[in-house]
Amino acid sequence: MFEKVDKHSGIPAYIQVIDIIKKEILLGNLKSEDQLPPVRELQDIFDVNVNTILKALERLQSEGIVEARHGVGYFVKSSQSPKTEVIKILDETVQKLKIMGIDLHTAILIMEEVWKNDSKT
Amino acid sequence: MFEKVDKHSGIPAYIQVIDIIKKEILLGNLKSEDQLPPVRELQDIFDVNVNTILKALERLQSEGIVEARHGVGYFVKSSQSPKTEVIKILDETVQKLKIMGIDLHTAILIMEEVWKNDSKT
DNA sequence: TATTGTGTTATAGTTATATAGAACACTATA
DNA sequence: TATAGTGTTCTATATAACTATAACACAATA
Repeated sequence: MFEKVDKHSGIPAYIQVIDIIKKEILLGNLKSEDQLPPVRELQDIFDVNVNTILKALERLQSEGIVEARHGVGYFVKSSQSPKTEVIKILDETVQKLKIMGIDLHTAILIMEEVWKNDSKT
Repeated sequence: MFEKVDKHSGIPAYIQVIDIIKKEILLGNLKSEDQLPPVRELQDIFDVNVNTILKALERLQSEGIVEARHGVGYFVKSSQSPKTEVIKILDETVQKLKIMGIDLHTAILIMEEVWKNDSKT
């Protein structure tokens, strides 16, 4: 279910863990009220230390995305729902970009810039 | 011309510098054969140490994006050109996403996932 | 109550990232 | 040749990120 953490990317592991869990929720693979795997399992899944997992979960909790229940587990908060419409729009865009031979990282850099400069906010 | 480095984002400064310079080239603000500002100026512009600038430029060089000329300066390699068509496509997409109330980071996470799963590669 | 499964906290050590400051090397030009 | 502007290398130090390991705290249940 979860992708791996790339230890040589230069991006801190805890940030990668945050983003991977967010993705699963956005895609609907983790739904409202779902329980996450126990921290010791997440440790094995991502091949990082418990403290790194906790740092990620702490951040996700402070963003209101998950909720900790001591002695029970971590749960996806009920406000979270999959972004099916966004997925559809981006799917069409990605197909066009791939035909043009653009790579993902370049596409992201350009999108960040377009996002910032677009006046229709 | 250049945006700032965010020292509290958790993303290493040298990676941010790499991406900011890449953006300027993709947008056409830095063109083929253009000379970059001297490393000591880049140090002031980004408010980071020379060594951090050098680490970024080293990486950009190994990716074939810029070229170092000892005693002269850093130059954008001739193979680089602005991605105007990509900008146009992403501009339309971004407008739709903004209307839907999506934030940039969420859009990027979903795009990464769609990119990976799309079979039309 | 005792046990198991869960989250939580703490300590100590390692590595990567970033800084400051200085010195050195190459190029262009007066 | 001398100088100014550029890139390059080095050392020492500080901080953030990550690891390993252990112990502690809470909840559910036999």
